[in-house]
Amino acid sequence: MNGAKRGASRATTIIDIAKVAGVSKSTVSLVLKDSPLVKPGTRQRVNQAIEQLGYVYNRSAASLRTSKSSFVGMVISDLMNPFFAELAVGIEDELNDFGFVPILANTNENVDRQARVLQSLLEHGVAGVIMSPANGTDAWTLAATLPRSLPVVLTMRRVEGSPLPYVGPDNRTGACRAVRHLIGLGHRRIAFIGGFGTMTTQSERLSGYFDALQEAGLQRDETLIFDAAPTRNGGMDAAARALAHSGRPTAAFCFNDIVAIGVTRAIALRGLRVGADIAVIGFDDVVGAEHNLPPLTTVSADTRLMGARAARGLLGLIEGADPATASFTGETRLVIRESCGAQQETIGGTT
Amino acid sequence: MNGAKRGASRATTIIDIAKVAGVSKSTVSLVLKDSPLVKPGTRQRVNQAIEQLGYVYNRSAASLRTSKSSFVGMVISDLMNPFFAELAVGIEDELNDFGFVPILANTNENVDRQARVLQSLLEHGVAGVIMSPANGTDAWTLAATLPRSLPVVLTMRRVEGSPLPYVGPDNRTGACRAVRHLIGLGHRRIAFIGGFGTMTTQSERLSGYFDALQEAGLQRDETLIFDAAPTRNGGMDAAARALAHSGRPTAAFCFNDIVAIGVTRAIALRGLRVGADIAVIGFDDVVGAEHNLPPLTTVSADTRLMGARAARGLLGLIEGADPATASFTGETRLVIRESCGAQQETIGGTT
DNA sequence: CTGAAAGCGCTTACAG
DNA sequence: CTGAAAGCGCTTACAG
Repeated sequence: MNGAKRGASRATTIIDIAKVAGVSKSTVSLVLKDSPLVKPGTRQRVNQAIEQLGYVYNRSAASLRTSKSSFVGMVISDLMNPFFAELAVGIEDELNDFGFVPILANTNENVDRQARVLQSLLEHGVAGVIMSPANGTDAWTLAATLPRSLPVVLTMRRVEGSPLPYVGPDNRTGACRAVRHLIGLGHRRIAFIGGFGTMTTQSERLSGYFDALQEAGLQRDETLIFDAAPTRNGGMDAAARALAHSGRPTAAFCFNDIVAIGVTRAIALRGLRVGADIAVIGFDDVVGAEHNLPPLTTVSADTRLMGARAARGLLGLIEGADPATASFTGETRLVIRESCGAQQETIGGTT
Repeated sequence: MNGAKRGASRATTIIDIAKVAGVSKSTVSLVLKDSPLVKPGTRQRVNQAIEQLGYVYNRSAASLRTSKSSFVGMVISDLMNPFFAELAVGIEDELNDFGFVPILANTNENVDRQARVLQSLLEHGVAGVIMSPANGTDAWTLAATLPRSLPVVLTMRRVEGSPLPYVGPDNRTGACRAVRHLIGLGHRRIAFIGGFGTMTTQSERLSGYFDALQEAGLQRDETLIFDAAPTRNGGMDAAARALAHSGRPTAAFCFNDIVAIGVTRAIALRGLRVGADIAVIGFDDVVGAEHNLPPLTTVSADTRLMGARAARGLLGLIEGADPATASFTGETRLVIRESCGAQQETIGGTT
C-alpha cells in the first residue's frame, strides 16, 4: 500500500476551528466559501481561529461531498520534446487561473501506458482529461477506456475516427503556406520529409503540401515523399535518401523543425549549402524559438496559446458546454530566422 | 465555484456492486484490496459485478477514510527549460512505478506563484512535495509555508539555509572536473561565465572552479568571473565582456550548456574559432543530448536519474524514513561531443 | 470467511 | 444569521 498521512497526527478540521471560534461547523464552512450569510464579527472570529490553528482546507473531503473535482488529467505523449513541454506549460498556466490543477502523465508514446494512466486518472477522480494521444492510439480502444460522460479534449494530434474535440495547429493551411513560400522562391521539385502515414498530423500536413502544389499547377510526385521518424536522425536519414534521388529535389518541406534540423545537417555534411543549393522549411518552431539555434525557416502556430485553448475548451466542457465549442485550430505564421544572431523576422498571415 | 461532477449521474459505488454480487460492501472492499480473507468463489462474483457495472474505484474517498494520499506535488521552476522537463520526466516515471501521481505546478521562477501553488498543493492533500525551488526562494518563508510534517525534497537547487533533503548533481566536483580538463589542455586563464551569486548552484560550481585552480597552483582572478543570466543571450553578453578583457581568457567554463552555446556563438561572431582560439566547456548536457546540436564539451550528470532519485527519496520520507537518507548527489562525467555528426565520446569518471 | 456500524472532513438543505 | 442532521464513497475493527 502506498500513501501517506496528511500531516503528522490528526489534521485540524473545521470542527476544531468551530470550537475555538465558538460557532458551529456549518458557519465555518460558510465563511470558507465567503458566504454573505455570515455576520462580519463572526467571520472575523472564525478567520482568527483559522489563522491561529494553521488550518488547511481539505479539498478532497469537500470534493467527495459535492462530487466536484478540481483535478484535470494532463496526458502528454512526450514531455522530453520541447514542443510538448511548451504545450504542458500553456495548459498548466490556464488551468491554474481557473482553480484547477493538472495531474501529469507522460506516456512516452506508449499506448499501453496511456491506457493505464487513463484508468488511474479516472480513479483519482479527474473532472476531465486533456491529452496529446500517443502515436498509434486507436479510437475504439480509447472510447472503451473513457466513460462517455468524461470531458476530454485531444490536442496536437487527432485520433482517426474519434469525434472528440481537438485543439491544435492548422496543419493543412500551415503546410500549404510553407510550400507556397518555397514555390514562390522558384522551387518546382519539393520533397516532403518526415513523419509516417499512420500519423494524422502527417496526412494533414501532406494535404496542405498537395494543396500548394495543385494551386501552382505542379504535378504531385509520390517519390518525393519520404517517411521518417520525426527526429533529427530521422531527418538525416530521409535527407540522405532524398539527395540520392535521381531527380533530386531543390527544396524540402519538413514534418517539423527537428526533422528540418536533421535535414539541414545532412545537406551540410554533403558539402551543399542550405538555401543556395537546397531550401529547407520546417513546421513548428520550438527548438529555434527557445534556443534560437539554427537559422531556419518554419511555419508555426503558438504552442503555448494552443495549450491554453485546450484547457479553456476542457473547462467549458466540464461546465456543460457543447463539445463543438471546445475545438480550436491555431493559426500558423511563416517565421524566417535569417542568421545565427538574434534577429528574426516574422511574416504574418491570417489563415 | 469550479469543479465538475464525476460522471454524468451518480457514480456506481461498492454498494451497487455488493448488491449485484449478493455480498456486503465490506466484502467488496476486501476483494478490491486483494485480501486473502475472501473465498475464491465470492471474489469471482464480485469481480464479475465490477466488470459488468463498469465500476471505477474512488481513490479520493478511500484516501479520506485512511488519510493516505497518493498525490505528490511536483513543483518545477521552469518547465520550458529542457533540463527541468527531463527532470520532470524522471520524477513522473518513478512516481508512477510506485502508484503515486504527480500534480504539476510550473512556477516559472516566480516565488509568489510558488507560494500560492504550495498552498494549493496542501489543500489538495499531497503526501509530499518535490520541488526545484524558484530563484530567490527564501528558506524562512519556505519553512513558514510548509507544515513541518510534510515530506519535501529539494532538487537541482538548494535553498540556502534550509535543511531540507537535496537531490542534484555534484556541482562542486563536476565543475572541478571540467576546469581540470581545461587546465590539462594547457589553459591558464580560464573564465567562469554565467549564473548569479545569489544562486546556490553558481556558488557550488564556482567552488569547484576554484578547487581546480588551486589544485594546479593557479592564481584565482575575480575579474575572470562573469555573472550572467543562465540563457543563451546571457552567455553571449558575458562572452562579449570576457573577450574585451585586457587579459583575455583562453578558455571558458560555462554555468550551463545553454550559456555555453551563447558563448560559442559570440566567439564565432567575432571570427575566432572555438577550441583553437578559445576553449569552451559547459555544465549539463541537455540541449546537446536531446538535439545533438552544437559540438560541445560538457560535464554533466544524468538528469533523469536524479529525478528518479528525488522521487524515491520522497517516497522514503513518506514511509517515514530518516530525512538524511533522501539526499543524493549525482555523479558527473565529462562528455566530449566532437563534431556535428552523431559520434560522441564519453570519458567516464567516478566522482 | 462475511456483515453491521462508525467515521474520514466536508456541504447542504432545513429549521430555528 | 446560525445549528443539528444527513450523507458523499470508502475502510476497518468487531462480532458472528
